[in-house]
Amino acid sequence: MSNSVKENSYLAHSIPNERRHNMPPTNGSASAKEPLLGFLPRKVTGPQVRKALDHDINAFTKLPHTPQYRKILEARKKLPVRWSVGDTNASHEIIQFTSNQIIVMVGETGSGKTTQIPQFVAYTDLPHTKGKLVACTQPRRVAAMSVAKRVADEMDVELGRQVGYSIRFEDMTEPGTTFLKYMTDGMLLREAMNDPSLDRYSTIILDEAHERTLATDILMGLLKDLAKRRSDLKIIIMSATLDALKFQKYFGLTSDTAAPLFKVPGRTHPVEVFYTQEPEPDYVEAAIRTVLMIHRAEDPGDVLLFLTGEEEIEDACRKIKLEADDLVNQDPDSVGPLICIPLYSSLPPQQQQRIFDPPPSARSPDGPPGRKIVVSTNIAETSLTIDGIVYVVDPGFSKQKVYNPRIRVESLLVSPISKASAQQRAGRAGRTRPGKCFRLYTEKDFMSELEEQTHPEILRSNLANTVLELVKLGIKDLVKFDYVDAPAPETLMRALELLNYLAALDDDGNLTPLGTIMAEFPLDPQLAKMLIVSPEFKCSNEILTITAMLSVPNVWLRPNNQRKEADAAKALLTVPDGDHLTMLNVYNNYIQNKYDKNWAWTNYLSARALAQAENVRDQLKRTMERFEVELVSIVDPNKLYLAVRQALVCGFFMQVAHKEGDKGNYLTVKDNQVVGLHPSCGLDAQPDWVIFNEFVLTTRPYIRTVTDVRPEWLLEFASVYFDLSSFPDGETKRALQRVANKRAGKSGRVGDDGDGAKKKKLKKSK
DNA sequence: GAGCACTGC
Repeated sequence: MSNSVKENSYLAHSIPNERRHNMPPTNGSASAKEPLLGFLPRKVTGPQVRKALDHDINAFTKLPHTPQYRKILEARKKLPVRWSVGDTNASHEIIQFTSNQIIVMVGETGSGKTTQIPQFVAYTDLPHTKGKLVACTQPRRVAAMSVAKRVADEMDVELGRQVGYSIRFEDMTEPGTTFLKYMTDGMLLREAMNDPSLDRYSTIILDEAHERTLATDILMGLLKDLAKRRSDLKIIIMSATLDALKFQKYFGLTSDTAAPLFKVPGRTHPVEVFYTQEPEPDYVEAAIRTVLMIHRAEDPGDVLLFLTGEEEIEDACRKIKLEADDLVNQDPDSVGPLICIPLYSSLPPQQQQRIFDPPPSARSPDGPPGRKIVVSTNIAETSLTIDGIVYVVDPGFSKQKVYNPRIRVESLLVSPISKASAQQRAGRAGRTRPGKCFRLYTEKDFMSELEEQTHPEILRSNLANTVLELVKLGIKDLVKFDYVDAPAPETLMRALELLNYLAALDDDGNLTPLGTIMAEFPLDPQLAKMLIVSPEFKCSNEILTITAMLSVPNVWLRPNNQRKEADAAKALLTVPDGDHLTMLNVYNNYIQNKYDKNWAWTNYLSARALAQAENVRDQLKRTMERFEVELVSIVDPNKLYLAVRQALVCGFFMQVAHKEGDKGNYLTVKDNQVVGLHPSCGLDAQPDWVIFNEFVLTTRPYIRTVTDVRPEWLLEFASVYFDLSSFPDGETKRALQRVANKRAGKSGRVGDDGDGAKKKKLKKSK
């Protein structure tokens, strides 16, 4: 982009001669006012774009450029991503870029690909001339928002007009005006469910594809197929270097031609990597020792230590502080002051902000400088960047979700990280200047023991939700769907089985009318089912609240030094019949006390989580209205609680446990797992039958968020699942058989409460 | 008598 000779040759190469005849006649005065004059969609050249960028008039708003624009433009010209893409001398590259339907693009951090490439595509696609949009997906909401803001500034337009973003709870776009849209991958997947050909888009860019979120993986499968049907649609997969070949092969036109690759150099500083000589038996202890070694012996610069969870992090912070104080006491001049800052997602935002505090200053003008130590979960690996980090300590572990389809349980396990993840961690040391990374494992283990990539989420998750989405997207054969990485068939079977029991899919795997509505709710299928049937129990207002509460993080706070007070506050809000009812009670009290800003805090509740629940409730309420799911409540509070517990059964009948013996043990129905009630459970007794929201595997297996239910409800509202003729033998079956016999003996009476006719109707839909 | 890696709709 530096000299005009190159630009001319570029132009000559990139526009075939026959195309020139199609160009509108050039007119001196018009071109002065029309920066895009002569631009032909997908035939636009780098020099043309550069001319438009340097033009006095904004190509899209037709307004004169602001001084701010010029300033930003100069900085952009220094980015590793050039408007020519790839090597500036290779003019063929730009033709490939615009003429290939699917391309893969790699660029390390700092290359500017996320901000620049979508703009380049907007200039070459000219979506605004065809009423189309260019979309660029991000795995996280904050990224979609902040990148859109940055790009709007770069293009000298107002955010939400030509450039916008779309995330859950916020659509910052203007139909008819917005032509460049950043959005979360989940949001694009939602759109695809109602418009499978994604006709609004001329180009779709999947950014951060290497993160392999569930939504990005499904989108890759959909887009690969869609490309065959929509020859006008262009697809760009943007990823980190390590994964590029996999995507190239996946998106290749035939099994042995790969999709073309475009590379953008990164702009980071070198990071020197050190390994231990021997494996470390206790990684937390080794990590603390390493942090203190850095503090004593290394040049100034902040430290980032990766650990696996809240407890480990808080504990390490305490120990680091203690040991650093010891060093100062022994010899005040040997080391500078140190602050240690914990970082994990459940910290309130205000405390998360502390990671941006400057390091403490030296105790005396010529004393050793201070140092900031950030001890973080994986949140600092992708979601948050901290400038000023020079040293990274990487013990090589993180908590990862694993799914066991046999017992249908998702759990978190501390596991070794992948090489890709280790590289990402190391890179965090080189953002501002050359850095060092201390890996607390041997080089041999790094080479031979660590997996190349972290397993994509699709291989580690319960896919009930995803399968419902895929069926709604019209995917007929889930096993044959072209996944980048195919999930275990058993995981798909489990998901299909659940959806069939919930009556979202019929026995042939087709979507039922109920399933069609369920798919519209941004919820797990169990929750969606329970919400949709709740009007039949006259308690949909309450089930809506409970569903919202189950969709947000834990609302209970329990500070280490105020556990008693927190437990006492919780006891006051607890409903003894079940934790679900307690959640309802908490939410209602929160709403009633909204005038009191301190209410949440004085009751040891998370104001943030409660506000989120309110937000989710609103969104779900709108979806209910759209599909005419009535909002109703029974007035009599006793009957209401009973109705709520019955409605819960309609969604969670596969998550039932039966008391076994008198030691407080429960057996999960059908799977026969021995579980205990989680200590946070608020039940005042140990009922014979409970439904639970979660199975957690920590010091032992627990069920969490538990409500007392009656066995006759199970037989009545989930008759197919509880069909005793096909039920596994055991104490659970015998207990249910006794209930069934008793019910048969009482023939003529339908249940002992509520409206029999209504229940019969429900029985049909399982 | 314990916890909540991180996202997303």
